[in-house]
Amino acid sequence: MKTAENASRRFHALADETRLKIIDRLRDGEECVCNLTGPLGMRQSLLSFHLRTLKDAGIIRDRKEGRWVYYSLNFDVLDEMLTTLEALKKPRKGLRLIAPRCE
Amino acid sequence: MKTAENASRRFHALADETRLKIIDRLRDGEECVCNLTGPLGMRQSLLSFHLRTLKDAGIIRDRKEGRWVYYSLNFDVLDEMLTTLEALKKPRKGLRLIAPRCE
DNA sequence: TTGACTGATCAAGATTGTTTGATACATTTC
DNA sequence: GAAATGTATCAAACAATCTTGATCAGTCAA
Repeated sequence: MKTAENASRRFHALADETRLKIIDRLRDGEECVCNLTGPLGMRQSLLSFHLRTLKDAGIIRDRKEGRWVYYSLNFDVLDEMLTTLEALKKPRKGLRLIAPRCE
Repeated sequence: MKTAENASRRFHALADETRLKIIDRLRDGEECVCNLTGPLGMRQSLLSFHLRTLKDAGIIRDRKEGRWVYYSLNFDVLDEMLTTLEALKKPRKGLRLIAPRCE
């Protein structure tokens, strides 16, 4: 199941407080790495590691400008995750009212 | 941030292919553990471990009946996760059109 | 060209998560 | 009661992920 692999990688990217805080910072728009280390109070190499994790999952994009790098949310992927999550709630075939019994 | 801790634990529960497959099996309604080991092709103790992970995150509930245990999705928590995911897309304050410059 | 600065990468260690097999516990059946 | 069954838990092995500090590559300005 290729889909499950993709989905689990995306959810894994959100399964970390540090990365959720990074995303929270990006909600207002794109942000330079240099403007993230301070507010998030973390070392540059650690921030870089988490940004890469989010980028590999497709949740954020990067844009290089001179010696700075700006990161921003990828709304398309966030929307796809919403769709995935919605799908988990819907029955696969017909709705089954009674669970199969063990004997 | 208590919310971030909670959210990351929930996303972590979905950050695993095996657990996504378990959830997929529960989409049609509650299911007995004994009806999961076979289709998922996994050892009982491993299944039990993953069910616990999902239950600790609040994503599934269990119901004991005799010597069987039935698991089912907790739609309330899935809805809360949808809300969390939606929130990540919305700006925190006012929309900022231009990213802060580094100098 | 040199020096300063931004950000990525790497290796090593620390932490956390997953898998396995064995065992324990509760419930049912005989 | 004893045996059988369904499920949870435990310890140990293994695997993946996170954190740290050091170093490297690219860019800019003097």
